[in-house]
Amino acid sequence: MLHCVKNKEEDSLVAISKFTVPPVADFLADDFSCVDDGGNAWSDAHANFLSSLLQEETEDLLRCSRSLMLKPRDHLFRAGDRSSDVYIVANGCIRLFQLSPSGKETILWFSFPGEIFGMAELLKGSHRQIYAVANEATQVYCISCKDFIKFLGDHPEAAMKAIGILSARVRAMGYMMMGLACDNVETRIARLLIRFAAVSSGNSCTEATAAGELCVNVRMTHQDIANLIGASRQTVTTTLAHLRKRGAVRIVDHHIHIVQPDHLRSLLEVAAA
Amino acid sequence: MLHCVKNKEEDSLVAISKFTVPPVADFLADDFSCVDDGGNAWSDAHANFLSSLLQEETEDLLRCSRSLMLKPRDHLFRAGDRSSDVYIVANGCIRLFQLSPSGKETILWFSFPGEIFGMAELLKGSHRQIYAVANEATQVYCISCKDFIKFLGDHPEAAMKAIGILSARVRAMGYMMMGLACDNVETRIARLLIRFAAVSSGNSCTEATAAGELCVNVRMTHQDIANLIGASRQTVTTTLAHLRKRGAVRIVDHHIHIVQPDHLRSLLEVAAA
DNA sequence: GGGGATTTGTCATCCAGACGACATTACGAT
DNA sequence: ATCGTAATGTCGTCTGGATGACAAATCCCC
Repeated sequence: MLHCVKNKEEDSLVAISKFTVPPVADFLADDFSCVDDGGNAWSDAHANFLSSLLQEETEDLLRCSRSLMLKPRDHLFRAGDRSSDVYIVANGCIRLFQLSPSGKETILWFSFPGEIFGMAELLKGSHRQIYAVANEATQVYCISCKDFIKFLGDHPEAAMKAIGILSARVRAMGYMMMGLACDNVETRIARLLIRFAAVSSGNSCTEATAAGELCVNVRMTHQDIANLIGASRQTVTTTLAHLRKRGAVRIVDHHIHIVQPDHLRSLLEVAAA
Repeated sequence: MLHCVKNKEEDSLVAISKFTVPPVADFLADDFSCVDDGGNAWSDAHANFLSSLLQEETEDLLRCSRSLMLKPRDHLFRAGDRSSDVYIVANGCIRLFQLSPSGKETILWFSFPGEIFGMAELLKGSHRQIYAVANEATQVYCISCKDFIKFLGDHPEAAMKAIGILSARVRAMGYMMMGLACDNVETRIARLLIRFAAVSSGNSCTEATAAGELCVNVRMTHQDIANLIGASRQTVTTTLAHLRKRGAVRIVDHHIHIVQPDHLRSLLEVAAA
């Protein structure tokens, strides 16, 4: 029951399996929306807001920002905080998550350099609903809610970009929900790795990446992965070991390399069928 | 391991269990963000975009809209469609969902009167990623993407509102993901009912609602509920029967009434602990 | 260059909930 | 009224994955 829509470039579907060198996120082209596991939305949602702005806009925005350095594990804000800033990641990585009443962490998003976050509480001026923690040494620009609203008012173009990013995020989260509801753990992990490979491979790692290999350049513990896909830590460990034994992935430094992207992709297509 | 952040009004936590009369969605006040199951975000995300506009804005917007009548089960668009409109529900209800490769439907959102949807594909002009189906006889206003962008440019206030709605939706979906990842089926159903009671009780049903009773004024089949919370139809049937036997809910006409809101809420607090 | 803390790896146990297979009821169109 | 279709209700059966409980390996900080 594969609804594949392909108006033009019929063969882009075939191309997918040949695509080995990573022009990032491009392997999920525009023309097949169902095989697309949300790759587009994913990339769009992780769009580099900062660098998408015009020179002048960037200056305007950063002029009213404060810079903040965070050490790994530092909290930027917690649920219940009154802080009303909007943040842009300068470099590093911020983990956004929610705690369930039972204390379980559900990771909602990783914000990478250039990404903007914290907009949700912007208008209502309500409390923070979620937690933001530096996943590694991270620098963020803080912009007061008030300034940011003014900025958007002054720069309609930027406001449209913000809308674009937010809607992409809505879409990406829709795909995540579908994954949570439909896929088994192995498939969810595969999806996750492919997505992160797409958005994080900008800064490729030092280790020479073998041909066709994708680098998931984010340092995540098994617990993080578990919290990201709604599984237990043990299951993640086991499943990852499986994939490793089958030669689909390997561990480099402290992150994962996808040795056989096609192997993972094949999991998505048939899904939990 | 209950991380409850409560700056002031320590006892508002206690108050929650006493609250029976329904000033809807207000029972989730501003001051306890952990007990708040996203009720605020939920309501904000279902905000009536149309009626939040000024008289003049509304006229501007509707002037460039076409009205469309849909019968129950009519498709407004499908994944893969090229349509590039933004929609506002005049009356009725639109079901937005995604199909997994194996054909399973995951409902992402119900759009109620006044709500705007279809913004995700707005800027990229890409294909629809999801399906939109009328859940009942429904009237929608269609606005071409181009006109809508122009409208937002001309009315920065409205653009800010759109940003607000989108970020609330991101937040609401974050809560949904947490639910999917952490709660058991009974809790997920409880959460769902409470949320829908909050947003749908505007148009209360004919049947005299007993004191303290909440009306979930949306006609959903068990299959719909299953698709909404990522469970099987049978489990939903069984669980709902449980809740009915315990007197927590009852069926009126073709929708659910929450007889004992507190009973359902108690499920959320301890969650799947 | 230890030593406490964090992360990984592996196992045996158990159960919530998926799935298939029905019977039953309600609904809506002709 | 009547038939076909869609929606409920109720069973067993079976399994993916949670959970708890460890041992081993690693990391990182003083």
